[in-house]
Amino acid sequence: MTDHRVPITVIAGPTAGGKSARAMALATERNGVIINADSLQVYDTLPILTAQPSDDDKNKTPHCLYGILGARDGCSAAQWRLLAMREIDAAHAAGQLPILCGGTGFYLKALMHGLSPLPDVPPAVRARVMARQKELGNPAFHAELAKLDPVMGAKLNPNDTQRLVRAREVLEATGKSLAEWQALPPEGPPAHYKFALELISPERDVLYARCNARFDTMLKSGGIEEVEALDRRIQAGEVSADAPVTHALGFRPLQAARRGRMPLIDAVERAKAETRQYAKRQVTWFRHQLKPAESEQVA
RNA sequence: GGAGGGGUGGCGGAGCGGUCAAUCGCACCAGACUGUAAAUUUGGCGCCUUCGGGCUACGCAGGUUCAAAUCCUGCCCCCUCCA
Repeated sequence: MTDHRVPITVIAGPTAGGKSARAMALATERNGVIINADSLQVYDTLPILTAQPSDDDKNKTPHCLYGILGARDGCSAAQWRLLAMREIDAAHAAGQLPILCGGTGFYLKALMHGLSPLPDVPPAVRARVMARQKELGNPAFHAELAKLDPVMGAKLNPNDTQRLVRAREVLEATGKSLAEWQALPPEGPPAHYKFALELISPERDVLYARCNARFDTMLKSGGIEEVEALDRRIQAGEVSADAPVTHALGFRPLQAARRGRMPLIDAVERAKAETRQYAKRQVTWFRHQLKPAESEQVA
């Protein structure tokens, strides 16, 4: 009997752990197409800092969902999920193996486990809620939410700005508690998808050494110029100072150095530390949120 | 050679007789995670512990004191200035 399911390989793990190389090798070997599962590599703005595949890599192997958004854009787990499913289907239709590669665990989980269906929150509502948060400051903003939405209020940490804003904006936009929405069964992936998770996770000291070394390489290959270019756009008012791309590891410290607020040496140290800390957070995420056992793990 | 300043936990840096295992920052460890996620956020962080506590600690060695990281003496090292 034939298996009509769509096999999808998922290569996940901490940053600088060697996912891309593994994906390239696998794609070559199995006629695959690499689909980006990284929340920052979707932007076209900081390809070096964000460790996107080189042109050479892209010529050798089909890659998609890399650099598809601009600096002023934003993305979300739900949006990415849709894009990824489209690419998975396209690859499969073309007789190629879809290889998801990236370290954004949340995106992968959204795809593999699904998200509760939720209407989009209008940007104006979010803007209003964020302004309110800024106005009140944290303990107070949480207290206000707790009054309006006791369930979410009890659930969230009073300092967790981002989640507090999210809970509040959903409440404002839909009139219902985020908790109610999240109680709805998640929209999972199509039943015929068959994920094989491959977790790449080097020993901690090796991983950290790679994070550090990789950042040095980024600087040598134009990372600073890239930061300057984006910062100029920010200073020109063309891109918002807190646009999602600016979350790229190392951008903030390098930007501070460029603006003369920090010696470059310190900025580099800071950037490396951010990278290590992020890698560690990813390890924790994958360890607890995306356990290989839940999927069909491949060594 | 002379005059000052200083040596504190992995690092930076407070403390200047008890309430100090020692504020704080960094690094590090562990955790949370349903639409901004490379984000946001929580806890831990000398050693041991039956969680009551015990032990070793503030350059080294002595001393004063009921009590010292904090005072005194000697020694070692570092920095600045004068020669």
